[in-house]
Amino acid sequence: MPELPEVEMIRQTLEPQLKGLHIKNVMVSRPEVVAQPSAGEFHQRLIGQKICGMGRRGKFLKICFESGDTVILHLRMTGGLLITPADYFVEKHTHVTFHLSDGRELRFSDPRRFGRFWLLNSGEEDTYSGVYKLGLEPFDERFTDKYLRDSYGDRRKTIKECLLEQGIVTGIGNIYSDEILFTAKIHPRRPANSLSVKEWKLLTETIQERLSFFIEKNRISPEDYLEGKGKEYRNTPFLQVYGHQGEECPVCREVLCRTVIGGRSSVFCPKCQREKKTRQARMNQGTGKGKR
DNA sequence: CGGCCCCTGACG
DNA sequence: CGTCAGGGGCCG
Repeated sequence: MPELPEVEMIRQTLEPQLKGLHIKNVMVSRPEVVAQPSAGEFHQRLIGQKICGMGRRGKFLKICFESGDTVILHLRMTGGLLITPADYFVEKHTHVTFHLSDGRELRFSDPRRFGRFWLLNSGEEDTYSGVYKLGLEPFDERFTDKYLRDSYGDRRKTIKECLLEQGIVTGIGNIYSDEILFTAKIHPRRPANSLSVKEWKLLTETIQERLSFFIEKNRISPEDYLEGKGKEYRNTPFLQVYGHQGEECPVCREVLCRTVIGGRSSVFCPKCQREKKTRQARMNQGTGKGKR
C-alpha cells in the first residue's frame, strides 16, 4: 500500500524514537513474514542489538544496528509499523513484536501478510530482499530526464507500466504514477517510445515535484501517527485523480476516466491527457512552434 | 509479456 | 455472493 512518500514518512516518524534503543526481545507469531533467515535465527540474532538509525530505499525500510547488521522490511500492500506502549491495544494481524529497552514495543502488523522482513549480517551482500534490483532514487542527482529517456526511450510498454517498475526509478506505485502522469499531462497508456524529449523532461520534473509534495503532505507527529495506527495516510485529500473516476477533472472539469493498465486500475483525464496527439499539436511540433 | 499467486477485508 | 485493493514474484 505505501509508496515512497508514505515509507519516507514512516522512516522520518519512527527513526528519532528508535535511535539509541536496544532490542530486548523479538516475538514472531507468523514465521512466514520473515523471509531471511529463519524466524528463529531472526529472533536470536536481534536480541541485544542497538538501533543506530533507519533508512529507506525505494519502498523498502531499513533498521540499522550498531553491529552493522540491518533489518530490511517491505510493507507491500497492508503492512504497518507502530511504536506503542507495552500495554497498548494489540491490533489483529500483529505478526512481529520487538520489545524495546525503553519499555515500548515496535509492532509489525499486516492483514494480508504480504509484507516481508530480511536480516542482513554486517557486510553481507544483499541477494535476497530485492533491494539490489532497484533503480535510482527519484532524488538521486543521477536521476535526470536523459537517464529516463535512455532507459525507457525505446520501450513500447506503456509509460504507466514503466513507472511502476522499480528497476529504473524506484518508489512510484499505482497512486502516484496516476498523479504524476496527470500533472505531466501524459496519457498513462502512451507507449514509452512515443514520448518527446520535452515530455521526458517534464515527466522527470513532475516525478520529483509530486513526490516532494506528497512527502510534505504526509508529515505527521508521533502522536498522530500512533492515533492513525501508522496506516492512516494524509495524502488522500490531495490526490487529484486517483480514486476520483467519474468526477470532474480539477483542471478542465471533464469527467475523469478509469481504465486498467498492466492489470492496475488507472484514472486519468481524457482531455488533459490526450492519448493521440491532436492535429494542432502535431502541427506545432512539426513547425517547431512554441519553441524559443 | 500477460496471467496467476500470495492473503484478508471492504464494499456493492 | 463477486470484485477490488496504494505490491511484487514467478511461471509458462
